[in-house]
Amino acid sequence: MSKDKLVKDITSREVDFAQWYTDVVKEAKLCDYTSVKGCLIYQPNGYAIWENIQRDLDNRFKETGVENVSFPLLIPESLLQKEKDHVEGFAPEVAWVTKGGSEILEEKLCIRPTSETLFCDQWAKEVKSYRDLPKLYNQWNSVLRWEKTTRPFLRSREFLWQEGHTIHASAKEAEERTLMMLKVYYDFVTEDLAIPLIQGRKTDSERFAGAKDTYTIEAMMHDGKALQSGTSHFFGDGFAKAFDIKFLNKNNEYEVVNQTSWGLSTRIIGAIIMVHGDDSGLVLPPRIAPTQVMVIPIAAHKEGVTEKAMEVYENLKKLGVRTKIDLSDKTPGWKFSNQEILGIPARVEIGPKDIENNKLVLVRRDNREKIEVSLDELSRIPEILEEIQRDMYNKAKVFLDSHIYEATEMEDMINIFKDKKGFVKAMWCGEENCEDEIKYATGGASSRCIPFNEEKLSDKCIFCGKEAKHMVYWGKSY
RNA sequence: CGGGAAGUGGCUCAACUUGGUAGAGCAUUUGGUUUGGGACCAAGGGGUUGCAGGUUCAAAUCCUGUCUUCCCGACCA
Repeated sequence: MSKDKLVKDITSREVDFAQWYTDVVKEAKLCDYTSVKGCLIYQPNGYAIWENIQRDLDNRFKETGVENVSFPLLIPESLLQKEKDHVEGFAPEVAWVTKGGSEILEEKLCIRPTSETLFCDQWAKEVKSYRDLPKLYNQWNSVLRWEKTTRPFLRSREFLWQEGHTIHASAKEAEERTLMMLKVYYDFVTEDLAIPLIQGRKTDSERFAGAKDTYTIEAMMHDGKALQSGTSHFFGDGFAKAFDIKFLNKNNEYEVVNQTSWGLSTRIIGAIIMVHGDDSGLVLPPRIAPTQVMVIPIAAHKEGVTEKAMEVYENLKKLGVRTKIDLSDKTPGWKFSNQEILGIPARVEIGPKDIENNKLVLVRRDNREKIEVSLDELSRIPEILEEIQRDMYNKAKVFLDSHIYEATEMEDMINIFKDKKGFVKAMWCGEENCEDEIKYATGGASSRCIPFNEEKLSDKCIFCGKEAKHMVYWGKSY
């Protein structure tokens, strides 16, 4: 049997990428649908990934001084409406609570689509002096946005995320925090999720509702489409003025605060699937994988096999490897396939022949390489897991780099988006109209970001020919 | 929100055109044989056909509405 036909239930990526994605989500039992559109159940396999993301990211937040809080689910209408751009941005996708029991509420309550307004309302009460600043808050919660079309992880109505909110005494300090948190995301996603990124600032049309600047990390999925994987916003004092968040500075004068917010959602699980997955299923980076090694005894009924497999299992756990052992009475072939569908980074096969030679066979999920490991050298296995982590990043990085193109003529850009998959670097004048025209001409490519290190590909905007202001990464996106 | 497809045991589907007591494979349970890439034999359990109306002596099947899912667009993390 050829390798790519091992798992018959999963559609090949090349045949139908969207169907492949849905198949992997289902087969790996990450989440399931409910009777309410866009509201998902995170099954143990999926939630465990999210728990690991929370743990790693939360540690990184706390290293920068952030504190966790919990704010309410409901926002009074009057509060949501205080900042004009914000409410305009979110109003179309907000769900409302209008009744309590049988009583119609005096003021309807919105189910939070994001919590800037709640934090501002609280800070207006909480902050008096420059000594109260900065406030560095974060909460892990779920929010609700009434999306019209939904897909598991990528776009659901209710989704899990973290939303960080900070206020500062100066714009400079707030801007620094905005970029600091973007870097936290960048480091986390590249190091722990092995997903290479481009990063930069959003154009005005792609900016968060109410923000002055939005910064983003963007990943490239295996079909060449972009997935916005985390954002960090600088608000200036827009919200602070609307909510009257002011403090007395050292000179006993009133000033308004400057604000940031930043979020990363379960959508990132979609990125893990679409960056690393293959036709056999999920492939999880070892650092985030709930189970890193699956021990599979071969011919477990033969004398001493189960005992030896258990011994390996216990020893791996002692080495800090997140390990499971499959002692079910399924056939080995079934166990191999299952481990691959679930994306467990490596499996250990141990049977009578191995025990005779005092070794085991470790099979890497990412490239199926078989490695013989002496039972006296199990400490090699954590090292191999780190190698897998590195190799997964490098493989994805090669893919990303080799699917970024340059264009200085509109015709070239159109052809690239017609014939190839990936991103295009091109110069832009700064006008929103040109963004719209480019999107139309390319069949949907939008500006992903203006990178921090811009290259000068030419002097002219690729669409209108006027003076170019920025180099932009363009791509079709999720 | 537009365009397409689909909802029938846990899963994949059949029966629908032409109305007449819902069937298969997989999964599951029990017993046995197997075991280095999704094993085999035998027996058993499991379904008011997404929901609500309507037509009819009779509806999975026809009609209307509605909800949900999938794919493709527009909008959004």
